[in-house]
Amino acid sequence: MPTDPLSATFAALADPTRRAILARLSMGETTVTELAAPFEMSLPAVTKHLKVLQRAGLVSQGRQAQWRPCKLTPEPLREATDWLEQYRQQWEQRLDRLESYLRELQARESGQ
Amino acid sequence: MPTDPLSATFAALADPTRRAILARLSMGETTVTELAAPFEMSLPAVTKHLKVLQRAGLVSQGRQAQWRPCKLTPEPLREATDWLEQYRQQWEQRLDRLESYLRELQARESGQ
DNA sequence: TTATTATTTTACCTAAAGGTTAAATAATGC
DNA sequence: GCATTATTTAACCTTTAGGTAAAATAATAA
Repeated sequence: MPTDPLSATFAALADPTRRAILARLSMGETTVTELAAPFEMSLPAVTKHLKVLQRAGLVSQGRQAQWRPCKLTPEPLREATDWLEQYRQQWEQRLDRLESYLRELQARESGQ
Repeated sequence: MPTDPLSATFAALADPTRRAILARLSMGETTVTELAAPFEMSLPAVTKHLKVLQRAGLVSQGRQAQWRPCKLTPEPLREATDWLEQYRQQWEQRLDRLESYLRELQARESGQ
């Protein structure tokens, strides 16, 4: 029961700690300890989050003395974005309708 | 422990059944039974998936006689896409590098 | 070799996810 | 009221998620 890549990507993104790790890595490679610093959880917990990100293909780890520098491998995000894009038109239409409704409301207000 | 909206959205998308439900709903409103038809799981299982989608704000349900027509409410997808967009440049750069590497490989092949 | 630093693995816990079947609810039609 | 159709809820089960503390590994430094 290997979960499909797209599900793995979305699942990896469904946690604020992991999204914060990705955001940090988008500014450049760094070590596990430094990645863990902002969080109140233990180091093993961060290691686990990193595993989830690695299984999703979003992070890879190297070796440099006793450090394991982590870096972002953002390719899987493309597939995720591609999937989401198919709905863009629909939500834009919705937001347009909402906007014009609000405009109409305002027009009525002013008219009174 | 209410999970944040973005996490709820990504978690909702991290399941192929739920993504298929959204894809179906993007073609128009329909009933729970019809939504469930393509899947091998029980109706209560589909109800549960719909609950996840509703909690994420991606689906809303109406009432029409004994049916509960479901429709897509895609707004939360915008926030998800917006979050992903911040990485677009990075993955595009990566893909560009990959592409030029492959081009170079091919050039060498031909040169031999 | 021994100590130190960085990281992971193991063993464990609790809660949530995703599924089941059987029973409950809702609305309609006779 | 009673049967039918659509859907949900309840009770349960098994697996996974996310966390912990303590022990194991890996590389360096003294």
